[in-house]
Amino acid sequence: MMRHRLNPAPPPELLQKPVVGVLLPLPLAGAYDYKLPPGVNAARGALVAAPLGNREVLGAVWGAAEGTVGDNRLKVAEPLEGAPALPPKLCDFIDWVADYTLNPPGAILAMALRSRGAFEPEARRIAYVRGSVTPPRMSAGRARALEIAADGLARSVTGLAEDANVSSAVVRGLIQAGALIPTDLPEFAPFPQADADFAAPELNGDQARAATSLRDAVKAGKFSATLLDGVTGSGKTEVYFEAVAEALKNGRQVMILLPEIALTVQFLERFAARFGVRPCEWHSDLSQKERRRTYRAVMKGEARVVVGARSSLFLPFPELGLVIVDEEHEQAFKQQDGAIYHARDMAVVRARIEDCPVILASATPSLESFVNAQSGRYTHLTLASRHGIAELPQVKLIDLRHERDAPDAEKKAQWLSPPLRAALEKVLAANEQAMLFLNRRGYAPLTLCEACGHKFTCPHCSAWLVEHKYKKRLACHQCGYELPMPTQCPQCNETGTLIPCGPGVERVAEEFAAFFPTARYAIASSDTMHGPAETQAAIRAMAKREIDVLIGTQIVAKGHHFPQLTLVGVVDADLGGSDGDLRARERTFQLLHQVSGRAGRAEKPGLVLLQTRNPEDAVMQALAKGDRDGFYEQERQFREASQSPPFGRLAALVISGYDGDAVRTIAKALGKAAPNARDIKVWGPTPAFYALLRGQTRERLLVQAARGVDVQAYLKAWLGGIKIPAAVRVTVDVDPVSFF
DNA sequence: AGCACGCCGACT
DNA sequence: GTCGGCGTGCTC
Repeated sequence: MMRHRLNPAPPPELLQKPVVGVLLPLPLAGAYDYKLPPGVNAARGALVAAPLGNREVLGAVWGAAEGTVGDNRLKVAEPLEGAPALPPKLCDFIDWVADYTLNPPGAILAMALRSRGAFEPEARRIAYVRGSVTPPRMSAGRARALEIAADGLARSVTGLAEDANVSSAVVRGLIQAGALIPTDLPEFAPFPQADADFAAPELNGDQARAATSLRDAVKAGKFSATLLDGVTGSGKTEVYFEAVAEALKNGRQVMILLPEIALTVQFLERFAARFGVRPCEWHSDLSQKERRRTYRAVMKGEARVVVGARSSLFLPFPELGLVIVDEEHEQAFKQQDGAIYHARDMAVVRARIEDCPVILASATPSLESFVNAQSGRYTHLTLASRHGIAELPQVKLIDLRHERDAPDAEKKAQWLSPPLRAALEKVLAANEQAMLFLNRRGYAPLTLCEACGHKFTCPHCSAWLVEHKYKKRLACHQCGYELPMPTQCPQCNETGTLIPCGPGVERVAEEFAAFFPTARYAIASSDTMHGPAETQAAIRAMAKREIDVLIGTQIVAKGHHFPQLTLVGVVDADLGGSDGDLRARERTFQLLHQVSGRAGRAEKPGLVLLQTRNPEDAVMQALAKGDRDGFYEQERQFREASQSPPFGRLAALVISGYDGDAVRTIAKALGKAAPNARDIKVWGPTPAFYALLRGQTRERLLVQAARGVDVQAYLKAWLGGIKIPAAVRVTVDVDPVSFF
């Protein structure tokens, strides 16, 4: 049939649909090709709605089309309204992280797009202001509403109705009459702006020098890395806040990464005291709405300073000018599930890609950062003295091999040695406060049957069940499995033969109470009887001097300031000693150093007592002598000699799955298939530390390579050649920090 | 990550 | 005879 051409043909450039690569936030191998609507073009980072199967997903234009899929099969991706886009440098960062961690780029993009709804066009909010028209008919309600509206502020219908105590019908009537006129409000009120000059502090010599150096780095406006190294209480935060102020003055955005536990109200208030307003926050328990508001504000450049946990790394800052990682040594920066990455290392990479400075702050730096600072790769700024008059506490070792109650003593202690008890007594007599630290939750880490030797273990994990006396349960700290405290041995059926082995905080508290029946104390642990609120209450009680002794785990190690605390007792300083983990010594040192820092923070000098069975150990000696740098130097030499990080590179493969035989078979096959390469050694497979975890069997392979080796290329070549059945998962951990 | 397709047990 | 369990595989 002949057809009349109703319209002239469009010009040829509008007929061609440009084809681009679109990255979808899914673990796909790479970008997919999509057509764009005729005449539309989109740059890298532009957000599009991409049809995929029978649904539509959010994606980002990533680059040129790959061209491997036939043109006839390509679908059309629609650019999002209002043309929001990810900053191109964020796209580069995503590619870099994907490449480094051997994750599909889409899996990394998913982390950058984690705010659902942040890209939909902004919901319009209409509000009403007083217009010049006076309604022909007046009523008491109308008059009240107009009186309220007379101040010129914009209000929503319900808002005005409430304020004037009238029904919304009255307000709608006034709108109808033209006495109230609509205006558009932004969906979210803008964030209040941090003021660089709000309350600049007075800094001492060290602090002022460090602040100047950091300000200069910000002014230079290019990549540099600085280790800000200062003892607890030396004012690190105040110093890096000066760099934040400089970035604000230069019109740049700032990202401050903190380990989740350090992201406290206290920190936010310190920020507010310096800058007049709280910073924007980004962490896992923001509500959907707060998340969306913050994400948008970051993307639009309205949020100038964002303080957040590791996921803030992937926020779309268009004008990032400074990155700060506080407590940079914290293991919590290592993301362990999903994509495995180290937020501190990736923060340095982000800064390099953004071409801006990065500051790593810590009182006990990671060995990696320490070495980088020593070698001159990082600028090393040291804050030596404690702020104000507080002195560093004195650290003494208690040799548990000798310091124990006499066999014929009337009352014997298992965990609190006589010298520690004497010190506690002194502190209590002086009406001061003490802290007892043991990094072990619960009552006893192991329950044993005296009659047959049966040990209670988790059915899903290769781990002991920990007794929790208050809850009257045995619990697995790996997977959460619990059972009521048994009275009978399931193996030999004897009753009254189960004995607790080893101490947890509850047991230390029990012994403390037996020796100090009148002392007021509380337990602070992440799993107290009544949840986290109880822990907070314990810490508050300590701060308010309602208790004399706080007995706690890791949770009390950092950040709290108790002016009357003059004694810290570490019940088992050897815990977590050298169990084959490369970083165990470093971690022990960092933790104990941090705990020690709790003592004597005001005008009273502090005393730290470490109970140990290895007083000659280098970690104990370094702590006792306050010779931090000596310890680091020794550790550096050890790592260098063994070609361990940062003098060599490591990568771990974890093979896991519910079918143990399949896991072991694949692990063996992988081990056999490891290509030979110069300067690369492959160890294993061996069962992982928790060979069974949440019901999954786990095997590990460890790749050890010399410093300059392209480990990623090696792993790609290796893993690319092996078919992995769906029931078995292989995860790659580049630069593993723990060996579990 | 969704969602469909597909092949084996207890029910209207 | 179906409804539905979740294993495997695909999505430009």
